[in-house]
Amino acid sequence: MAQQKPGKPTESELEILQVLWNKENATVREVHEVLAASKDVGYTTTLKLMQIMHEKGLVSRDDSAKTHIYQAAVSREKTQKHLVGKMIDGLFSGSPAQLVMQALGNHKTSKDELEEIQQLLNSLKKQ
Amino acid sequence: MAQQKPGKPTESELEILQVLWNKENATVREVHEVLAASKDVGYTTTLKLMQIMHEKGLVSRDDSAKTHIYQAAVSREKTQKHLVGKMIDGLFSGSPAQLVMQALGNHKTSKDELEEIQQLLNSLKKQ
DNA sequence: CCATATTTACGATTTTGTTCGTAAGCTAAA
DNA sequence: TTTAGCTTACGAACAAAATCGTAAATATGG
Repeated sequence: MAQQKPGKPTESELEILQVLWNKENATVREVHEVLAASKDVGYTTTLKLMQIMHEKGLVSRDDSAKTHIYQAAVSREKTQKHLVGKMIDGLFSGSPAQLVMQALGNHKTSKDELEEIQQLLNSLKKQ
Repeated sequence: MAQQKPGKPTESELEILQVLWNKENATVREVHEVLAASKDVGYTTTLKLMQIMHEKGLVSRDDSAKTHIYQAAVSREKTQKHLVGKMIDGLFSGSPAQLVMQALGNHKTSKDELEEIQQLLNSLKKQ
């Protein structure tokens, strides 16, 4: 049986998940084409990675046709939550606020986005 | 010659950097003692890691005495910035705001910290 | 039908990170 | 001085991740 709780994806697995999250579902070739646009990698490497991810339960696939069709089996949100949590613990002494400050302080953010954050902040302060 | 730009630290290297950032400088034994408190690891493992980090330029050391004294050669802030940037690009489609929302939405934050974030938000909104 | 191309499976290799055993050198104390 | 303990250096083993070559199966189109 496959994994019940797929562990944290590796760096390369994350790249593949990105593509799948954006496309909803895709063949190995489609995924590979996206990856190959930004890095130098062979087709069978991508294939192998996706097979491993399937074993781990990170992706599911429809193999009723010859060309298998993959989709992410873990959600973007869950994965984000998991990795952000890890980063908070490992790099920000457990303080989410410090991460927020770092992210806000060092990266350009639009007025609209700032407003969105303000909304969330308001609702958190009310509690 | 050592690295000019030390690459991104591994998981284990990050643990060691944490200790060095907190202590300003420390011997292998001191670092090891902190690590050993929370995980099961041998002294020579810590030593080896710190030697590798020295080769990579992640730490510097004073080896004029028999017992070498190490300190971080990369700053906490730079490292945070680097890794947060990577996470924003890799997992949040380049949007720092999304990371902020994720961090704020899913992790407990104290009133004081919320207020601190509010201050930063205010100053950002003024620009 | 035959040749070509595409796909999957699988194993082997390489690379990177982690762990530790052992030896050699120094220091301090008995 | 000898011994015991702590230090560094170094290599080897191990583990995890990534890469790729090759072969077999399945289409595709001439």
